[in-house]
Amino acid sequence: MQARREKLQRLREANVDPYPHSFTRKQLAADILSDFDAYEGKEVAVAGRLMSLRRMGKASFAHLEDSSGRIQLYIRRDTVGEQNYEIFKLVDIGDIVGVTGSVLKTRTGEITIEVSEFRILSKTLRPLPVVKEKVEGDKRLVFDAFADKEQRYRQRYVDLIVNREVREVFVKRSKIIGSMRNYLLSRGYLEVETPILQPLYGGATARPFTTHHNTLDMTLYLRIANELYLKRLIVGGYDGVFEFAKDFRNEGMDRFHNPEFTMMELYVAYEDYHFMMDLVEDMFCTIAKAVNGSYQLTFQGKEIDLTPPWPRIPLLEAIEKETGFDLYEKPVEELRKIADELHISWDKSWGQGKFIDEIFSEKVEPKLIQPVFITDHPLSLSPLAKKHRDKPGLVERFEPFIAGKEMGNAFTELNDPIDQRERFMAQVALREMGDDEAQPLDEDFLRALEYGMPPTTGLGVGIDRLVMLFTDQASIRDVLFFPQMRPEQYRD
RNA sequence: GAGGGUAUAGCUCAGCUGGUAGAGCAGCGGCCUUUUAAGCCGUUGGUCGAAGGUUCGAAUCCUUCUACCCUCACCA
Repeated sequence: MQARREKLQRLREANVDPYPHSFTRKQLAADILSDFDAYEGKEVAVAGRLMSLRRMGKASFAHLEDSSGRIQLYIRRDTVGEQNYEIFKLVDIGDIVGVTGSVLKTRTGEITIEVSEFRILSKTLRPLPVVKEKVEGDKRLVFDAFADKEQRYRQRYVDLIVNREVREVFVKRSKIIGSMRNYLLSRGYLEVETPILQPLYGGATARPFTTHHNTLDMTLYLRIANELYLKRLIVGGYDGVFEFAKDFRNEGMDRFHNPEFTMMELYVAYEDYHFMMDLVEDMFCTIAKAVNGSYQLTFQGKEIDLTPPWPRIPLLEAIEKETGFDLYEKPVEELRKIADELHISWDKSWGQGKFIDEIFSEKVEPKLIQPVFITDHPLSLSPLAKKHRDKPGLVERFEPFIAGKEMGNAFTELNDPIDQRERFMAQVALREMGDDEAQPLDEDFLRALEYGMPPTTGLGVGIDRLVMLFTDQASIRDVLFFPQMRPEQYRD
């Protein structure tokens, strides 16, 4: 760093502005690389960061990387002038430069810009981890990669500069969200925004973050979901509303959980969960085509095929198929015995729903590698879902599973205000028994339902997990630019 | 929240059973006008995550702490 400050000083002494205000670039690296014939011998102007430097006495090679890719530069003293070549010697890997020059191919066949003019656009003061790479055929071998996860997450900017694949993951993330948004907009649904700071949290079972508003002198919660607000909008008369929502849950963190995460929620009036299953299937396939160009994908070594139709299996059937036990309407005492037989440890406080949920996630979930809709969950686990039209004790709900992971959650929405009030009361009772994740009663939401909500189906999709799936990333931290970390002791 | 692992130069790592720290790359100084993980010669650089302890002596053994990673628990 000391050396770089000195170079900065020397640049200033040579009357070179190390931080000029702009540079007019005319091409991206990829433009030139992909159409050499058109550019050969022509003058081009590109700008980007120097990622490698091979200096010889009177000529140098370097690689310049911009958002599109990496192109080689050839700087000759005779072309650039002695004075400029001296200035070029003050350049470091990591510096951002703009160059003009003409396009040629070197002896070894690499497309290269022979630089006639170069300008330092931003002098770096910190050394970049130098990552060397070697291209062998279409394989890219990387040496001494910047790989320390802690540093990569804490200094994501460095990670992004140096690790191209990381940049690509986030480009894909944007494409996934973009194609989902297009899909929903093209079907005529309205993208909306609802409060993040809520006086009452609801729409999911989770512990919230709590904050305080000074002027109103009241407690506010960061939303754990936006479900109840979106349904109010359906009451208000919109046929379909959706929101890409940052939600916040004050719970443990691991490779599938970050305290803030993104969920897309969608509500469509006059439809039920069968409609929503069709939509999910079609939407996921549309995204897969748009982003990966294929219904097939590999996730952590597993081959996954999204080609529709996806099987739709009632949850209890899935359990029965896997374990041989039919759990429907079984009393708790019997469920305890079954759990024992399946070697699942349980707690006295567990009700029917909890047993079913546990047995499912223990015995069935890990096997759901190929896409499947698991449907018709126990009522006690789904306080906002409408009762099943034929199966008492169950609700009309489904969860799409891919690669052993739940990718979303949807139901035919409960629009009977009296039933909804009863469900809330049951939650309140749980709460009083010490379940701090049970949902609080939302009087205004009930009032909205009392004004009448059309039959409606709703969906929530965990966007981060979806991105993990499509980009083959094992950890949620690898699909978030800035995953939550403990503060570092900043030393320099 | 519980268990396990990791922490050595800017980056990637080595350092055996305790003897006072090393390599490659980067940096710095030279040589080199088609190189590409450029090469050659020379060279700088580390309170070995932090604090304490055992010892004549600790990067190495012990304790505590901190951060990160993995697994489990809770959850999406």
